[in-house]
Amino acid sequence: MAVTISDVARAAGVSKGAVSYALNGRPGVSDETRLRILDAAKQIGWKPSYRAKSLSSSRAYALGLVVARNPKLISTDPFFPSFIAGIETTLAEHEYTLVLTVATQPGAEERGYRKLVDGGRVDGVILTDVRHDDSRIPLIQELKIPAVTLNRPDTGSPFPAVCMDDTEGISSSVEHLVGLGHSRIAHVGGSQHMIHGRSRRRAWEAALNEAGLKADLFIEADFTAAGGIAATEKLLRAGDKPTAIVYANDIMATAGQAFAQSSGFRIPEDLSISGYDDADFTQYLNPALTTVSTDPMTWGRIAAQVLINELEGTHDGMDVMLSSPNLVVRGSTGPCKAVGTAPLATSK
Amino acid sequence: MAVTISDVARAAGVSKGAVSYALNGRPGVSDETRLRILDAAKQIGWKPSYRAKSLSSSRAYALGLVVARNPKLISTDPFFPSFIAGIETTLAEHEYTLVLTVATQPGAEERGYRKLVDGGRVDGVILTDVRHDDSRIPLIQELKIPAVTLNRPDTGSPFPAVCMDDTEGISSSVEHLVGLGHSRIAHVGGSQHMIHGRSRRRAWEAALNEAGLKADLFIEADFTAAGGIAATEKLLRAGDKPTAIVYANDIMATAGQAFAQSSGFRIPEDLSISGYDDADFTQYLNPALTTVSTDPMTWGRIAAQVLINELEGTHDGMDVMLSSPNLVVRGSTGPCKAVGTAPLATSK
DNA sequence: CATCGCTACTGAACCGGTTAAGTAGTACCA
DNA sequence: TGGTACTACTTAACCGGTTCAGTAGCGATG
Repeated sequence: MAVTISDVARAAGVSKGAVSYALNGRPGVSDETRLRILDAAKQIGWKPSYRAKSLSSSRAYALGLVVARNPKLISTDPFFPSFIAGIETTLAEHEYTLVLTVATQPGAEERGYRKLVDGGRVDGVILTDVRHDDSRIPLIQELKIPAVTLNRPDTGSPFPAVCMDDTEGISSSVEHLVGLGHSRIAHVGGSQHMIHGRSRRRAWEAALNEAGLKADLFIEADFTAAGGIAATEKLLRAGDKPTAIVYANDIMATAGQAFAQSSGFRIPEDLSISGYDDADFTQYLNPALTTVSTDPMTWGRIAAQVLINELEGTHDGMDVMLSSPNLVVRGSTGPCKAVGTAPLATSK
Repeated sequence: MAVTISDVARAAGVSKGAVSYALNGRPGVSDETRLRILDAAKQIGWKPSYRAKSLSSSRAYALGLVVARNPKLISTDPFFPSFIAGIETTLAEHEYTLVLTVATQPGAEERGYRKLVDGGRVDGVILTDVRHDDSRIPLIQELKIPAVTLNRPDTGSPFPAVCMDDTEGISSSVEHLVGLGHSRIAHVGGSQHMIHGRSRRRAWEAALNEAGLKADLFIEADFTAAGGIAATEKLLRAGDKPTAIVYANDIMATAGQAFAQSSGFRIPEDLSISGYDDADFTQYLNPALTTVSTDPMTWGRIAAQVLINELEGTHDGMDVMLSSPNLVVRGSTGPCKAVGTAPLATSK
């Protein structure tokens, strides 16, 4: 159907093998012949068949990404589009493509990895949203395929990790709030099954201890808006209310802020709020959200690069540390004023 | 390396050919032998090599999607994650995968399509964000590959389209506002290079005409937050201000609302605002955004289904019409009160 | 009993590349 | 002058499936 390497060989008056050597810049052909072959290939419009290449070289020339998300929540997270765009900036410079699978059903995640790996559709996979004691680590080992993880799993993982430390972002948030006079600083955490849920909680605890404050106002939520609302309600209905809440992501912070406002709290006068991620929409909230600006695009770019290096044997096996994200101060955090005069307290 | 069809043949005591027939449910093997082969395959853990299948059957078993977005804006649009999740629900039932390319640079879009198609990495492509006189239509025709478009392009397109009419959503918004007593209803449109930018504008015009009102307050923006703000500023600084603004998407509406508020307008007392898409975060704005609830997931599901039918020759070539999205009324729209008393007017 | 037709297979070519092994041709050197 | 070494190729096997052309075996048929 399309023009093949044999057509090029015929056009240049050489054998298939010579064409292959010439096209791949391998020794074994004279410069003169190489040029003739290259010309012929260009002239007759030859494009390498990735299928044939895949079969004969036993490589897929593709990386896999399996995104496990509840369909309802899939669009709320600004992380993935940027992250994928970052992966693409690396792939654009290589002959790799990205094969994406979205697992919306429980159990579909493992099927997704098997679908990609068993048939040989990808040469390596990128693991995001690493969980505590993540079952994907043994799975990927069983499937015998190279991988990179985003942050280092808490169980032994043989795969290189590309890490963005979230300790500093959370610490900065807490220090910022302490500086504003807050001493009752709560944390609405993400799922503690996720390692970033855990590390952010630990960072919050450490920062409070550092400041000589008790880290006792913690509620575990699930990174979703609904979870953020429920956690916020619980915190604000308690006798010993926080004057500031550090959320583990922007979705929860946004929903929590809206809930607090609808309950009569003024932000930041009655309650300061900070998020994490710096999702684009957070600057359009009223007030705009103080949050931590991560860089998913760089993360994707580097993760893809590390994985490709791994595939080509040029990675040193070391983890890569990305620079820490920065706190972005906006209107949702302010000086601590209120003590016990907040709306829900009086209505109780 | 891995277990091949020859291993299965040996284990079952038949030829490679017989195994292929048996595994594909083709005639030419007795039921007894078929079972024996299937058993053997399962026993020795055979998995079809997608690479070999691809080469011999000249099919990639993959669909392609090229997303062209500015990297800064890539994460703001809640459409793609849901849309892709929808595609996946269809693909999960077939032996197809999705190959995704993100084109962040101008010119990278065409390169993206060529990368996917030339090497035979995909069997068909899905075209989103169709533009006026879209250059991708002739490109895809030149590349000779099946495709589906989201909505029907305004130039002749030989490809089936999966359409979600946005007329009704915009009409409902305008009627809702007219019902609230508004007569100066502006439209901040998306780029008029995009067909959905155009159709939403036309729907707004038609609805105003229907109500006997003049459709003269139109500003073309670009679907981005910055564009929404600029357009809003222009509208609100004019002598003959609108009392309501219908935005072509949620991003612009959100940014516009935040700008109007920071300029002293109360929403909805001084200005009513409606968006389009029903992005998740819109319900957490203050006030929550009145918007039009689309269903990107269904759109993705059906688009993938149509494309696969096309590839398998079972599509009738007709466009598919999805049901129209519905208006979701929230707090950002309210009765028309203000006439000339709004902040920017007095400050002028 | 030879022939036909059918089922149930086998064998080999093929998809389009890569690559190991083999072979001309030339240059160099003792 | 013959042997070695090297370059510049060619040939053919191979990757793991699909598929077409044969063919063996068997029952039915005239």
